[in-house]
Amino acid sequence: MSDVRVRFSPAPTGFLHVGSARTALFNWLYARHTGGTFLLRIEDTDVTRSTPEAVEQIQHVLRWLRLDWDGDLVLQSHRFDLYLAAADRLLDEGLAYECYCTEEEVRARNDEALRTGATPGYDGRCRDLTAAERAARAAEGRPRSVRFRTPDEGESSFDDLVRGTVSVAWSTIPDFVIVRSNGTPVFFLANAVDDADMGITHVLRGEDLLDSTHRVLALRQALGHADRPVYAHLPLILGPGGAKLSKRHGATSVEEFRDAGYLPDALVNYLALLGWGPADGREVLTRDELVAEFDVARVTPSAATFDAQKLEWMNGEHIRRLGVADLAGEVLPFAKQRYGGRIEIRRFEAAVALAQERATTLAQIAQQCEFLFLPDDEVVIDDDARSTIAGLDGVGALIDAAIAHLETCEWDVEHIDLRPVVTGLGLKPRTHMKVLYAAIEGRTAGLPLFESIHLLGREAALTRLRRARDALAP
RNA sequence: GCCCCGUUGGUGUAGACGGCCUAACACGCCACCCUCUCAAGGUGGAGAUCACGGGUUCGAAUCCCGUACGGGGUGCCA
Repeated sequence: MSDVRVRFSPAPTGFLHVGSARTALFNWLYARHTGGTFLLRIEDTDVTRSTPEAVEQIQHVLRWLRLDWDGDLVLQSHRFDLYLAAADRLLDEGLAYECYCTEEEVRARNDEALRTGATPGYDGRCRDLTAAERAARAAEGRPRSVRFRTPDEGESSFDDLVRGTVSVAWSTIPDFVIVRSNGTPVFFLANAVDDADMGITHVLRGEDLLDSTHRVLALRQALGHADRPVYAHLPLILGPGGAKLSKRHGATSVEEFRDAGYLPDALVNYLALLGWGPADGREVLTRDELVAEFDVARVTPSAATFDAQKLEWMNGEHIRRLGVADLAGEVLPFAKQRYGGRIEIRRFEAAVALAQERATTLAQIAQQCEFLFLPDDEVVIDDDARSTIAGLDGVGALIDAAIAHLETCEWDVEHIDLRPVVTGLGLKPRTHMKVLYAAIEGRTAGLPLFESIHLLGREAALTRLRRARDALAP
């Protein structure tokens, strides 16, 4: 047990992006590696964007990824009093001030500054209002927000575990709002208060928050906390081409990967490799191995491109490492979705075992096994198969010979072997076996044929061959 | 515009002390082998003047400066 305390603190405003998942993962890995504590805090200070569905969603996804958090979920929306009290203290001490500018006014002046080439940001109009001036504005019915007074000179700096010392001149950071005019606290305030209150020792988060760290740290200090957590800003995950990873690149939310048939361990493994890697260069790692190897000091500072192909490969690796029974259990929901009622579990597991060595996703396994659970008259030979078969000779004779063979052979895989039948007709298995695949499985490629026929049973196999005979070589 | 961060092959990483880097591993790609299909697996190959330009040094992917490019921020979003 160590005193490391980290937290994952997403805003519940939509689906959990893989980038957020990676942040959650690194925090979890760090906590588990050090024997520390991993907390989950929902940053729902923006009441207009946060939804309870998203809060649920986040927890579901984290559970599915098996990133278990310690203690109760912390909802910032339940802790507004704490933040508002902190804002009042800052106000009392003159470290923050009441601002009576409306959002529109601020934006208009900001746009103007941008246009004339002046420094944008809040211009400090309400910075030094007297009590009388404030009262007058309040009497006018103007909205009141609270701004934090940032230093006018000097610089802010902190040591980042992945980027070293990061500094910036205070003159580039204008006074910022910590309490909105609707009375709700803003991220910076809530974040500073909670990290202190929850005893957070290390903050691992996305690089997009790098600049905000100066503000959070200044607030924290103003609130009377002399110590600071250690920060580590994780590189961003980009889409192909270096653009932001978005829907146009395919899946971006964890749920989408789950539904596409990815294993949580594979996704976790892949995500861990984005911005980090174990010292020995191994890539396919179990959860325990990741925990054992993880080290924030080895996190890369540069952004990583999300590579869907590598994830797919990784998923295949994890599929192959699973026991057949476990794998079948994972595939079952996908199979049920397609052909739920007809599944025979013994045959299903046998089929999964055949698919295991060639699959990359669970959905793909379910699809490859489907032909075994289809009524014989619903097996459709796809167009692709038809066109390749159309270019072959001796199709009719081949199917006839296969039928003749299967009518009488002993019913085990060794005797079901149809290679002698194909070669006996002077045909090549390499090309003509596809005909038989199509007849049995509906396509030219799929689970190994002889095992498949064995699992299917003699009658069904013969029926399918006869139907194919009519369909392909009338 | 301003501020911050980044930059090793198509992609992810390795490359602590500068010399063992004529740059390694993995994904992807190509070829071959294996093979009842498709895969998986095996072997081999192509692909990087380590963004560029200056320094420092006997020696730099590794240190310093500049430039370019990319990303992030600049919000009463987080």
